[in-house]
Amino acid sequence: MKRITIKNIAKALGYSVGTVSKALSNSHEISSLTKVKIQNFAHENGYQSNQYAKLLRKGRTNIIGMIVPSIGNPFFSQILEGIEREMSETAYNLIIMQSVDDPQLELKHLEMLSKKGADAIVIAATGNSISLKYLRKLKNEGTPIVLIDRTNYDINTYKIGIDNFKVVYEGISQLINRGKRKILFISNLSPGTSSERRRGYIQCLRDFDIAYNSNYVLSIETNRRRIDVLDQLKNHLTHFVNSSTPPQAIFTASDQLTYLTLEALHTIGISVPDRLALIGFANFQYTNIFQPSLSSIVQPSREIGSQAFAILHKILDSSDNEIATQYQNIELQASILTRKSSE
Amino acid sequence: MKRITIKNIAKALGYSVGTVSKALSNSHEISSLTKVKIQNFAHENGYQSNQYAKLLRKGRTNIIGMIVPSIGNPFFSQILEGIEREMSETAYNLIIMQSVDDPQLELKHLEMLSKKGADAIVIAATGNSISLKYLRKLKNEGTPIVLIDRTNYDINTYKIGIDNFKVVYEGISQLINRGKRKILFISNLSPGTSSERRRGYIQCLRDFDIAYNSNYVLSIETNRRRIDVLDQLKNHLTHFVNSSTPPQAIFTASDQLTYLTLEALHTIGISVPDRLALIGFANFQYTNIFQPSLSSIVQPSREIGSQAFAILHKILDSSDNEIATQYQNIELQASILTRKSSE
DNA sequence: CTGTTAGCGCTTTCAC
DNA sequence: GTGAAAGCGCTAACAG
Repeated sequence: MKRITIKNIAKALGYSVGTVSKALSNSHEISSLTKVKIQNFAHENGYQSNQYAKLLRKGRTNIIGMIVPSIGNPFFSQILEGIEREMSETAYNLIIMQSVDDPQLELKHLEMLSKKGADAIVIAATGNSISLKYLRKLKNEGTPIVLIDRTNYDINTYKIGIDNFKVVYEGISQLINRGKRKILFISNLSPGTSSERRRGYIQCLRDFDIAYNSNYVLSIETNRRRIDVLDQLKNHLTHFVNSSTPPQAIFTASDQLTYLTLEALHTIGISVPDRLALIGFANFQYTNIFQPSLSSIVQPSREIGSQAFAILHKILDSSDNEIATQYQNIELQASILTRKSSE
Repeated sequence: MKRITIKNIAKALGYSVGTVSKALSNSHEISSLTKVKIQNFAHENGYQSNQYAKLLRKGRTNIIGMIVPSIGNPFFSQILEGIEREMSETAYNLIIMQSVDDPQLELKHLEMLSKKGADAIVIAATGNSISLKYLRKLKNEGTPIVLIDRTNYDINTYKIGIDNFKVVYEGISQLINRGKRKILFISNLSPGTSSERRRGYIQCLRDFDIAYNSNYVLSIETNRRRIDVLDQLKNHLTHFVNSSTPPQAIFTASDQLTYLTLEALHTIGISVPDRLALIGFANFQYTNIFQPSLSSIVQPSREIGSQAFAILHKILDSSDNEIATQYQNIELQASILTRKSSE
């Protein structure tokens, strides 16, 4: 399957490789007649430039590395969709890796990306300090870093997420307006988003003059087998509903927790929203066919992806590496789909 | 961020590049003392070999191209998960593209993959004849091709899917055993899986002595906006339930159709399973919290991914390209989760 | 055991 | 306008 090369073309047409190279990149130094001849020949013979020779020469790889906790999570797969759509017909290559929220694995992936010479990195980071340190190192060596989703980390770089405080505040106020005052807030341990979301919860309670009860803030270790997470939730929830002051509503601060909480409630026989209302983050496209139809906080996941690529595209394409980099912290708007589960 | 190269090491240690190269690849030609010195130095200074120089030299790219209809579809994102898990710490790079089931786009992606010099291709193909022709061409040029999910195409290559006939047959017989005799079969137009699934449906009816009624076989054009597909379904279903002989059950032959059919039924107010039972393909992990809990045909999606990579890994690693290639057609087993929607 | 050298395909000075 | 040649980082003959 011998590929045709610049050398072949040069020989076939009696030019030098230099001339062919320039003609193919439409250099102004080459006469239009020659350019036409060479370009036509290249086209007719299906010439494909060897990206790697090109990149080797330029000292680049055009690889964008991406690390997310789980590709199977609809939220992240949608972000991926957003990136792919923008990127597929460009010269960039995306390498995807899953950390499974495991700091060790995350670090290994980062090292691998560095080894592969990734020109940029997009990451929904675990927040592990060693990984963050590694990210800072890569950044200082000149690799642009984009934090997505979990942006609340101490690293000065590009960040794309949502206004977590605001959307949680809105979600909670909706519940309060529907008469719920005892609201359970369930989040995972990821420091990247949880604190802002919790802040939204607490501030909203305060603004409505509702006493804050720290027992109503649950942090779940989600980095383990599904069945174990489910068990944790079932235990906690059973305890809560049997307590003297059972909560009237639940707010779940991640996709996975929303689905699992609903599953746990089903399993232990708590009907939603009759006994307990529920609203939570959920990016699966069909939450309206859940039992009950789920009040969902939907993030602009595809846009997070496309914006991440847009930023990198711009940086990597600007030959001017010395540009005084302005790191942006983009906060997109999430939206609330109000449905039966929070009635 | 100047990377350290073999040349640097050679100079620093007073060896030649050749020696360093061999030492790093643990060649037996090099004395162990030298190897230790060089390897230690490389390690301490964080030497990372330049993959692209290596690959350029070897005439390879180590790129595996993958084309799926949609990354956001849980079924495909899980396949992706399966591949990623096996691949992330290898020297291979995965490039993912979405065809959106659009033959034109699929062809463009294939051309792009060829241009990028992909060493192998994994595809859930639309079945478009021009794309298939292109795939055959790539195959004949030596690029291994693995068809996943949609395997029923006329191209002699590696195929990984499930036993569609069998699992549909089982699903339908379950419905029949529960007293449903009028069963609507809804599939999309993809020729890659629909025909086998339809065959399972028809054969099962025949074995149970139920007359086959072609009106009960619906093919839906799913390659369009969600709302339009939903409308199609609503129209068809409204028509069916108001007919003189309304169906008693529905079998949906793809994830997307399952979710949308359930949504359509909700919208037009048909309760499931009371008025109409439903069972269908669905790989979302939480179909038990659907309304009603959904009887689902679950495919071993992650395994499809990992097996695809395993095959390619083996082929691409065998330097012996002249090996008499035995194309396998792997049929994994799908399973049926029987729940409320088909009671 | 170690060094030298050619060359993978391409771009980019620098000559002419 | 075009050609010659160097070199990106690496491997693999081949020499010694």
